[in-house]
Amino acid sequence: MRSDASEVYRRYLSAVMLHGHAGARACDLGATDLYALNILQLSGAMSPGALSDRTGLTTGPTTRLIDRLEQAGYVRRVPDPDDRRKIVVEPVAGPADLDRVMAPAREKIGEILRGYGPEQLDVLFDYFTRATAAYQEAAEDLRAM
Amino acid sequence: MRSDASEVYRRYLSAVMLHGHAGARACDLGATDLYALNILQLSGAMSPGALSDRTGLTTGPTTRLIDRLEQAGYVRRVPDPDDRRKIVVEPVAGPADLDRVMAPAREKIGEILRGYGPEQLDVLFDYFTRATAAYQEAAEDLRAM
DNA sequence: AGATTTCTCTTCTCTAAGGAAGAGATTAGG
DNA sequence: CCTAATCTCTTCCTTAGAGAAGAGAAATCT
Repeated sequence: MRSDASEVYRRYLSAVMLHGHAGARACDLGATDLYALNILQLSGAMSPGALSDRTGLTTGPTTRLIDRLEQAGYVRRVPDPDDRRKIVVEPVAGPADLDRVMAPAREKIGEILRGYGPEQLDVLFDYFTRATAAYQEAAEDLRAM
Repeated sequence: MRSDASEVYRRYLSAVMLHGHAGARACDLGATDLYALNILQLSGAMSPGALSDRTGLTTGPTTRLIDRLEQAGYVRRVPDPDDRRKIVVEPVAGPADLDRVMAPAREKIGEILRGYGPEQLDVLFDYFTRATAAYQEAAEDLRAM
């Protein structure tokens, strides 16, 4: 049963999203929290104000969003040395719930990737890199609308 | 700058998730709605009861979830010919907001994929297919916990 | 056929999350 | 030096969404 390529890719994306949601749900992590966490993982540490912009939230909810993430151990607040009004929110790489929950999937994917040869892996990681940029741009465009 | 492979993949996943969230947000689609939509796209049409199980919601919220999705034009209710109590919720492939919003990203990805040769595409789609199954299994396991 | 079970949908209630406005603190500019 | 602007955080309010319980309809079993 050879499905259409577009359909294969659609299902692939759905599976990735679905797994992400299921993981967040398993950690009692809200959708916006996961969203913010992805932003921080992708773009690195930033101030609460910048995170407000990115998430589209106003500053009030953002503060409590950071509170939740900090309390759950995913990020931490670090004072900005240059501007003492500011704070930098940086993601913490640690054995938090989300990592534990994601581990089985990472293992499965690792297993799959180990089945490829070097030049095949080059192709795959070339794609990963390009696709990351593409999705990042597309998300940026969406945000601007 | 050759980053660690695991890090590249992490960022890739973050970008995919981020784009999905941004798209949902642009369509005023709630997190659970997107979650359910992914389930339907991945597993095909199912009854509201089955969708309740998958989403982890009770039947009440599920009904209104389907109401929202139906009203927004993403799914439709079809009576089950075998059991007239039942209803089948099937995803509607149409020019809904989400498709329109996702279009730029699909175009970018299409552009990237067109840059590969036939055997490279075979590798990529082999990966997509395997990864879909892996994530689907992992999500299933998460749901069971 | 009658009783039980199954399935969807409705209603009510409650919690969680977001918006708006403003306070407090710090920096920049005249 | 003093005013204005910037940034984070707090407080209050509103609303979307989830749970619980039950009603109504249809299938299954005895």
